[in-house]
Amino acid sequence: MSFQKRTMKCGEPREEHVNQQITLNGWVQNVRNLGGLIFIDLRDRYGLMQLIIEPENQAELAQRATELKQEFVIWAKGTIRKREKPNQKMPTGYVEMLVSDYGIINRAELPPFEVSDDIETSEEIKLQYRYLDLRRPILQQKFIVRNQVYQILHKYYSDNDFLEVETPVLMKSTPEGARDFLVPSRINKGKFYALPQSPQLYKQILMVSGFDRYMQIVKCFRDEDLRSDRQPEFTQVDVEMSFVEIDDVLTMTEGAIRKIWKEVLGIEIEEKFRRMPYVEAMSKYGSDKPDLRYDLELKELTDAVKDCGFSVFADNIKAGGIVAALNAKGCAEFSRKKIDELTNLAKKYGAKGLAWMKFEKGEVNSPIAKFLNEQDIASIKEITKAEDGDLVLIVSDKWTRTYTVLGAIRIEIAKLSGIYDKIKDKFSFHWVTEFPLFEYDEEADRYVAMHHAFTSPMDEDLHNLDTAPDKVRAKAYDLVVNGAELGGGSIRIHDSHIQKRIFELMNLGEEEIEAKFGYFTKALKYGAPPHGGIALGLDRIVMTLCGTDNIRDVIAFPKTTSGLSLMDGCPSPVDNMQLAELAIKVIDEK
RNA sequence: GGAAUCGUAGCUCAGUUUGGUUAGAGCGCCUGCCUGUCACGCAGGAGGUCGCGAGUUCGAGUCUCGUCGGUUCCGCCA
Repeated sequence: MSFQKRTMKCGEPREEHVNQQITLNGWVQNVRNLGGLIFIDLRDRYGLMQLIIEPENQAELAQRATELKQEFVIWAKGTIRKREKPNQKMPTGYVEMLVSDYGIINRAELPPFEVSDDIETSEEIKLQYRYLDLRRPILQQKFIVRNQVYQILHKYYSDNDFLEVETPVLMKSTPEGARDFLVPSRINKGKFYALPQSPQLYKQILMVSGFDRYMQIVKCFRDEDLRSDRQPEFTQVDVEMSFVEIDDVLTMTEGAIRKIWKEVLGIEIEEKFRRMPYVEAMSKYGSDKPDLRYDLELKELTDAVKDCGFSVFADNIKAGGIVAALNAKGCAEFSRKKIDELTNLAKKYGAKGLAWMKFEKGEVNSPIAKFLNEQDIASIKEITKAEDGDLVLIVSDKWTRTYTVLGAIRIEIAKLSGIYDKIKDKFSFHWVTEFPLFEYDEEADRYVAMHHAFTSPMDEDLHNLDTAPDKVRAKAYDLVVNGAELGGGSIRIHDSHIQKRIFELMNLGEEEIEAKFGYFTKALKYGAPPHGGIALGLDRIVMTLCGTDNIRDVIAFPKTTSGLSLMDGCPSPVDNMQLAELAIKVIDEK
């Protein structure tokens, strides 16, 4: 054997091991050669251990130690001894290992960046050398958490009679919703598989098959643009249950989340999460995934200003729009520049502008004050509960846009006013429910499913299906924590007639339905039980547990925002032979 | 599809506003010294395709256009 195997991990030695002979394997973090004394920090997944060589007694070892460099892989044998001056920053800092022998197992090139937690190396370099980046304890910790989450979920669902069943990765393309990644078929030239955006239809069919309770931790794929919290391949905790109503799915999910938070962070979460209808979430917080760690509620001003002299408000209301406001407490001191930045934010979200009113020293300072009479201003002040020192921000637009813009402003105000710093360590879980079943797609001039086309309408809204589809609410629910969507699900349609009706409302023709979803509606005709489920974003759960906003931190080998993997260079061209076998024509762009 | 921002030594960045001699700093690296360091210290040294390509100019790291790449956001993400 070319090396001596470890008898202990680098993170393990403590005072109780003093005088023990041990062998360690690991990576050289750092060498401090003081001439008459050499310190080596050795690192593995479990921690960092200080080794010491005393040249006075170990001339040969000291001689060889000069060749030790960062990230060399070594074995080292020696005796644990107590340190007179402990390093209290390290768990192993009360002891050190006096080296009696060691050997280099493998050398390493000089790394492009130091393998340490507090580096500020660019994302580009770190992703090129992802294997070095992943050696950093701060990143390894996140994968330890991720592994904990896998174990907890598997045990929890298994204990509750769920079966993990693998669904295909090569499946039929369903062009509703996100873009599919396509995989050409060699055997069936000109035809394509798609990678699953989610195993939605398979898990519903498993319910038809009587599997009753299904879960799977599964990779999903969406060929859409990336964000700091969005990757083209991501992991979902996919769950489906038969003979259930909304409560059953929510309760089961609450149990899973509580268990994770308890076991990973030691935090007790309330048994029942607050539930909030979509309309309330939007009109109070301007988001379908509101951050409820702080209040800052929005207020509607439509009635108060519908007859006012400011034509921007009045005309918009006449055209069916609304006016709403956010009272930024204590923000009257904001400079013109700061307010301009807020206006730009509002415009980014599609607003035409942002009206503002500063309440200071009993007076109102506002560019729109001259269009309003005293009664208007008094009403606005009363509804927004504005006091001296407050800044009221007002948006006037269509319902959804008004609230979406104010929702973005609300978050910005929370950041600017220091609210965010106070709530960093808090978790606020809740459900958003009663989503609209459809939303109108102006571009396509038709209704599209807001959640997905297999979501059941609420029973009490069924009568509206034919007359006012946009008023129909769905048996759908999203799990939200701290302003981020952790997952969502619904009770599904188990009646093939209702399913067909929904497809019709979405303006899908008979033939189109048959071609796209025929196999599925057919399955529903053979005894489908009532069923429903949920899909949780596993990456987002781990992100929340680890307190990171970046999904790349919790995925071992992530893509950049342009969808590239900088380490292995994919996607990459393939040679013409491969393309020919797939009957794909080479396009010569020259 | 769109916007913002960044790209200069192995790494992090200054220099670009207002074009002008030999492009700097910190860390790292190399050599030497050093017996209690733990961001070791001290002395010396090496190290550059200023992302890439055109253009303007007597002259471009600096100005213009294009292009590649990183990051963030809008659209998109049932």
